[in-house]
Amino acid sequence: MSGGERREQILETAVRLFSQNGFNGTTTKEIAAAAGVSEAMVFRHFSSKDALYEAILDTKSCQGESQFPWTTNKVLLDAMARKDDYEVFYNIALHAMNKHQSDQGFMRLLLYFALEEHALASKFFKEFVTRIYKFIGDYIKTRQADGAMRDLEPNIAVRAFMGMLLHHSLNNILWDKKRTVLNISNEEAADNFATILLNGIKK
Amino acid sequence: MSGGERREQILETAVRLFSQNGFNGTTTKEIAAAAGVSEAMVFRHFSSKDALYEAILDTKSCQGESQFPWTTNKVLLDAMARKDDYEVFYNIALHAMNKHQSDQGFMRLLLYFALEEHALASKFFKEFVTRIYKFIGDYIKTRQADGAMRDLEPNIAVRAFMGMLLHHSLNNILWDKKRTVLNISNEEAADNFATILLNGIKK
DNA sequence: GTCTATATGACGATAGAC
DNA sequence: GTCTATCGTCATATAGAC
Repeated sequence: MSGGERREQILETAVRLFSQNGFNGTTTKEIAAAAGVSEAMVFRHFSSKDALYEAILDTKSCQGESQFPWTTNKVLLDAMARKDDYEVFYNIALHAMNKHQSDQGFMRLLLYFALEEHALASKFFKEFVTRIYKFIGDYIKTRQADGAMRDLEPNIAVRAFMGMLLHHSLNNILWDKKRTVLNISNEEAADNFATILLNGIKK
Repeated sequence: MSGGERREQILETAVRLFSQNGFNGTTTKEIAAAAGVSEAMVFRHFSSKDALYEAILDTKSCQGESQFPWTTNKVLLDAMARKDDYEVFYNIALHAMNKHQSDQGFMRLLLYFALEEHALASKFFKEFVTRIYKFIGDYIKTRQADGAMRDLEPNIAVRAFMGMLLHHSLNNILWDKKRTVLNISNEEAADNFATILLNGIKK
């Protein structure tokens, strides 16, 4: 296996293990074993465990665009142009929750890194949270100007909406994996959350 | 210092450090130093680091009642009796978020334990989440029977509402400590969240 | 109850052969 | 590019004196 490939493979293995057990809870030996190489190989490609962590953040930062594919989703942009509020928020909710569900490891990684307060993690969060709030907030402002939504701080509405989505996903990933408290499809959740929010902020 | 006192003190120190750096990120040496005793003393009172972890869960489980003081809050119970929906949800939101704010360490601890998937942690979550959903869900059912709220699965409404509260608190604790994205008081947040939810689910 | 000293093992990281 | 062997350090946990 070539250098680049091996490096990539070790990196992916590390992401997987960090997302399962956190940075401190994962040993370089485990990473090596899971990647099917010796521990020395890990240190050949990454000078230290910290360097491995930084490489992950760089990778994930560069993949940033792909973290929010729904911001360029055609159906969504169409709905926004038509000002079909329900379609807009339903699609945002559905795509976000589908993404969370299919990328649970990444969600866990973000939580671990947030808790562990690595310097670069906060930069990562800020960058993307700011973007989402602007994206949805701007749409709400437009609809307020249209007189379709009542006059409240747009970011509060975004906070409320993202709260529903993220909390629901976190429940499914962390606390209620068996769905004993609430067992609904992402479509049903998206429908309900979009409806609650829109009724909640309409004029 | 007597045995019981010292044990208590070590336990509290451990809770603080675990909440800051997680279980794996905290050493018994650090705990001993922070508690002002030798490392041997930690192991005299707790046979292992794992035993320390279990003792924390036991303690926190027993303190369960005090984790949700608002379920017995007089103002809230009054509002429920009067069926003053806004007062009910405003007070739930405000008390919950105030609690989160004053007990950020405990919030972090819960997140760490959820991520680290210790067996007893899930028991802890299940016990209390179930209780909250029943408490609020029952009220919503009553109001639906009154014809005041529309016919949706009560637990979905609870999920949406708890999502707003918890996500807002998590933002303040983890990602947006400086409040650069959204800087509002708990009162303002409670007012907005209660209003959004109630408009969102009223008939 | 509290300490110092230490055993035992794991972890991050390196050296050097192939 | 990959390995085995190993180093120094730190972590959990114990022994034994006071």
